[in-house]
Amino acid sequence: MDTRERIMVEALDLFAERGYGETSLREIAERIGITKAAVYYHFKTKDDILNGLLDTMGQQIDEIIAWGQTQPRTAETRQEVARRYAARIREGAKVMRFLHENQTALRGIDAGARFRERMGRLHDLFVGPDPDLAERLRGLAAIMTMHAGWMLREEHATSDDQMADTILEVALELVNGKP
Amino acid sequence: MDTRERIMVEALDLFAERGYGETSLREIAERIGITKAAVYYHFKTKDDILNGLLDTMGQQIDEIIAWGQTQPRTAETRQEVARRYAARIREGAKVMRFLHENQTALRGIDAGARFRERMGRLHDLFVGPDPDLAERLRGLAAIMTMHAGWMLREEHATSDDQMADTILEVALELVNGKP
DNA sequence: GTCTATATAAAGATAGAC
DNA sequence: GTCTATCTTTATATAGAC
Repeated sequence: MDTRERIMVEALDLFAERGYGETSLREIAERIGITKAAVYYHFKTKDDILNGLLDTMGQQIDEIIAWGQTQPRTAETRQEVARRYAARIREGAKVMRFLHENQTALRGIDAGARFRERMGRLHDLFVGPDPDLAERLRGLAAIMTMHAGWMLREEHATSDDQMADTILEVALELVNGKP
Repeated sequence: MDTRERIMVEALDLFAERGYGETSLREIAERIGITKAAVYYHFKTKDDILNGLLDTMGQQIDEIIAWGQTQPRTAETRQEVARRYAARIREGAKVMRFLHENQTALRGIDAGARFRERMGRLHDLFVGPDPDLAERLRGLAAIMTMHAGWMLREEHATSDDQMADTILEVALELVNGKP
């Protein structure tokens, strides 16, 4: 793993653990055993680290959204989007939880703002055409469940597969609308 | 409104808008038209402002939880806890959304940690005895819906009453368990 | 590619005048 | 109760040596 990558890994760890604004470049550098100046060689600014962090995940989510937008707005499409999104998130659970739990701090940052837009488009895919308020709320609940559901992992003794399945199960109930 | 109160109001505004770590005492003071030193007369530290902010809401939530814990663990109790919690939250929507969207930043702070515990106990009230994972996830989704649901307020043209009713409706569906 | 050294700005916090 | 003034620490960021 090269230095650039190590910076991103440790940065995500610290951002997720203590918050974006609460984490300094000095701390990131210290964890890796390099100096602040070395960090600045790899990233132009602190925000730039965040950009790098969200880039890959953002592109993958965009692909899912783009696919969903070409499909008919049926329950089957919503379910398939949810399945794809849940699978994508699982690989980047730490990033998503960080995003979910740091929304305010990221609001003023480019990468954060772009993510908010993404979530808006994803939300649209999770409701039918001309949705009422309850339907929108269920779509929002589905997204939040997929983002934050993994935080129950610690207190519930089960396998990661079981965890992923159940999160998807609950999310699907929600995108399927009122019972 | 006395100065102490004005500090709390503006602080909450800034914390909710830009994040806790991203907001400085200087900014808070400037908004009110006093100096940083004046803020320190009213609050011992920055964390102390947050404590003051969460105190009232925290006590009210504790009362709801305490009541819920004396009741039998039935669906009716869960529903009544949800109703009381939703009503309480509505008055302090800004605080709750701030808490929801700044979890990471607040993790390292006393008042934040206490709130996490509170949410844990509330979560327990939102599931039946011996809940499976799906039930726990629905309970979590119910809490998140009540906390973050109001963020759809801007994009959905309706009354606050309608908003509150629908949020509660979706939350109740979730605490009522599998259809 | 990483370092030392430094610039510059801002943070949280305190002492003491008014 | 609010101020000026100041301390101390830390922050982001850059210049230039190795």
